[in-house]
Amino acid sequence: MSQCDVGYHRRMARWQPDARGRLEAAAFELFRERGFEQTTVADIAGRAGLDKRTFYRLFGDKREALFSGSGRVEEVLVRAVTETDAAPFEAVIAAFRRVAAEIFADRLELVRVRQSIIESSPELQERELRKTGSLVVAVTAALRAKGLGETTATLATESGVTVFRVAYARWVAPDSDASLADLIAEVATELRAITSAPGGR
Amino acid sequence: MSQCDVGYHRRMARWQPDARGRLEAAAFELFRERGFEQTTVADIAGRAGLDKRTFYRLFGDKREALFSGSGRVEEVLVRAVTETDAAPFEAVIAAFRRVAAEIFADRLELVRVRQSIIESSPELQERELRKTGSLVVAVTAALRAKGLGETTATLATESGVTVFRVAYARWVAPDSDASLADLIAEVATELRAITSAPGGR
DNA sequence: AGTGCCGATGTCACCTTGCGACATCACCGT
DNA sequence: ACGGTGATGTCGCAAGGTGACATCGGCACT
Repeated sequence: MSQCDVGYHRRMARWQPDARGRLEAAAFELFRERGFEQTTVADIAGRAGLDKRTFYRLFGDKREALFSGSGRVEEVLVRAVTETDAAPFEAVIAAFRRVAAEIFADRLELVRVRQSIIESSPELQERELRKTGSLVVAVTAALRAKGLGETTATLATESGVTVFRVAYARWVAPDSDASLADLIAEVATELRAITSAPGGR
Repeated sequence: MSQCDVGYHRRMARWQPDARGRLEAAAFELFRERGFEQTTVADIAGRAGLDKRTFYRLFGDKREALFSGSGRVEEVLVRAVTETDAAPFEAVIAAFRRVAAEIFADRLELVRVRQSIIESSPELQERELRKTGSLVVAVTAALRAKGLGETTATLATESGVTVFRVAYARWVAPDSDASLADLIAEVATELRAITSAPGGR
């Protein structure tokens, strides 16, 4: 058998292992080198030593190759929200801070490159928005499962996402140096100030 | 001259007038009749008595045929935000209420059909998200032009959008009967409650 | 060992999107 | 009357995306 596989993968001896991972890596490299739109699915598959058709068996479309990690974010978020008993908005904020610590910490450089790729293509921006949207649905459902009403759950989730988005943008900005988790806490405080009762009292 | 045109349009006598409007109408009908994905651009153009290529000269892609009105929303929103001197979040909420009154009122049935079309296609959902995103950019810029900081402007805008989104969802829901503007005010109040200082104090 | 099924991959053909390039034709100003 | 302009049609094509079928190694069962 090949030197690195656990038994589960022995049956893949005929093909190079981890086709999916190779495709993701190839896509990331090519998107960075020549841009998303200048990269063909055939290019990606070619660099990974696979066929175009195989790419489409593993990814719904070309964009998905860049968004495979988003499932893990959703997972951590839902778990964190479910396990706490804090108030809804605070629960979502805490959950995002956990995501920051468990998933984003130590990956700033990677995230920056990825973000620059996304910003260079409207199609990828749309996809990112959709991923966020499905994440909102999942977290909202988790809150509802705790007995919260539809509106409360949605507002808490969306507000949390807003906070995360702003904190994330600051974190990724070229001159930033604070940790993502700290930024989230700061931005949450600012949001509270802005939405507190009108008239300033 | 033809019966309904101002002089500006006289030169279109050779072609049926308002090609763009006809294409929008044809697209809307076809999307409703057989669904977005089952409708080809050639179908749309055919029903409007035009060529596929002409469609692409007027719309960037197939999805855009359903989103032509979003420019007006942005326009009203930016104007409303610019002309007020209320606090940022309140300004955005008031601006959305104005949009509700000026654009959405009296179009519930149309909006419902449109929404059901969008919900049937992930591609359209992505596009809607992107439209909202560009609207956020525009409103945030308008707030910044009034001297607000980046973070404050973004948080106020995104929170306002959150409120609008929730209110809109309620308004479009089959059993709803309140006005969109009233729903926006209600939801804004709920958001304030949810994000007020933790600990309930 | 033999047999046959299964699952991952490759191959081929095809439709649709979206765009570049060029042709066409009415209208308009001169 | 003439050439310019702008909206449209026609043609061809690269790339995205999918269905159908072929291939081939491993696996289970005999």
